[in-house]
Amino acid sequence: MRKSGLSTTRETILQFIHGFIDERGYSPTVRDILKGCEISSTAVVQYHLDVLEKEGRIHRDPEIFRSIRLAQKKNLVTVPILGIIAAGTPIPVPNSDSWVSPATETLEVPQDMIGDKPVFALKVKGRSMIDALIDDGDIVLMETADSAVNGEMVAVWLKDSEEVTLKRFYAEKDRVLLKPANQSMKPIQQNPDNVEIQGKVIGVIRKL
Amino acid sequence: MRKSGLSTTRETILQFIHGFIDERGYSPTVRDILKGCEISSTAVVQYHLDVLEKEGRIHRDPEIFRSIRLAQKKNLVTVPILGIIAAGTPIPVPNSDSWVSPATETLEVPQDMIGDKPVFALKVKGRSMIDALIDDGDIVLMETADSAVNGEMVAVWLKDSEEVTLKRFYAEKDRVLLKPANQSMKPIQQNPDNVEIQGKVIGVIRKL
DNA sequence: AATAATATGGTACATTCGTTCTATAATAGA
DNA sequence: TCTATTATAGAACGAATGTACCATATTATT
Repeated sequence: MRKSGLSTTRETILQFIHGFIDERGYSPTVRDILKGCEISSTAVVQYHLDVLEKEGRIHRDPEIFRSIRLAQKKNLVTVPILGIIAAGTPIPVPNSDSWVSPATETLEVPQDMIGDKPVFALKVKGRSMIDALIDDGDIVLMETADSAVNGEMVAVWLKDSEEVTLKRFYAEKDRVLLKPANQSMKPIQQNPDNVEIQGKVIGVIRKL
Repeated sequence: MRKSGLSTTRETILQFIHGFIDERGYSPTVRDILKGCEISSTAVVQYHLDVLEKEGRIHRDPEIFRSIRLAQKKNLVTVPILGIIAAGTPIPVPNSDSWVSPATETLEVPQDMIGDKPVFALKVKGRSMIDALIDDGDIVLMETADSAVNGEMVAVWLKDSEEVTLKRFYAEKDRVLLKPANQSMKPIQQNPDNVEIQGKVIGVIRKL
């Protein structure tokens, strides 16, 4: 049998595991797989599971029942919605050590939408960022960051005025240019010492 | 021993289960809970699990090891990205009975972003929908639908020209007005018999 | 105080289930 | 064809684990 065959026993098993977990919420046993894939020996299942694990497609814990996990983990991450951002209004500072109170509104986001760094979200109020294609009611996904590449949308803390705003970031020779998303508002210049990047926009989610 | 509000044994157990699943990827056994919560009898664990199940906070399958599931399910839904949509170009028709081939690109979406109806997604190519605040590279989440309220963004199948496009839908007396998201393109009038709504836009996802 | 409801302990049985051992068949590469 | 690799089969051991039974303690209710 050529290895081009996608419907080999092993693929069938993997697909069965996927479906089983999807439907029942926990992993199948060797014997569940045996029945589900019409295999006549637990040893065969065991054999294929060993290969699948060696291939890194599943994980198992020795001697623990129903411990099969699929390698491709599609986990959800709970992101705190730290506040509302509107034109010019300050937003609550997301200091990294703050514990998110259970009362805070949260958002579930697939893990592949975010990176390794801590993330938080802000709800957009108003149309102040309309020409960054961010509408009223949209949710802006942010990632903790203390620096940015020119052109990125960042949340910056302005020390003197003591507020946080969402702007496009442009570092120049000895100043920082913050361009509002909205064209009707003018860019503002800042002394680099006065700006502190709080995070950068990594995504936008709009529910209609 | 008094019952001090939240930290009763039962709450401890529930929290332990949550953490266990979170860390290991599968459910704890009665004896895992016993050790983890420093309880001295499996009967006690069993007792509390029974109560938790009666309260509807967990689910178990009789005689199946590690079958505890938390009631609060934050499931992900796998949404097929059926195709690319660009200005004026037809998109593949999402007929409901079509089986999604494994090769198709997919997107993971939290369950609370969608409703009960089948959903699919389209990747936006170009800026044809820029004034609906949908950018190049955005992903449009769609829900199967055969009717729409005026003003909603829908995917419509035009029978005579045999193509599908994404437009804002406006039903009038004896015609249907389809307004492109982009202002530079004119609305098109259609005989109601010629349009067939394929689905409506329920969300937009942008990754930066 | 009396009684019921709730919670904790100890133990042991019967299945479930991972694992191992051995044998055999099918396929690939030489 | 010969041999190594991969795949299938059957069976059984022993540990993991859900469950039941009984006793006792604690708390709530009357």
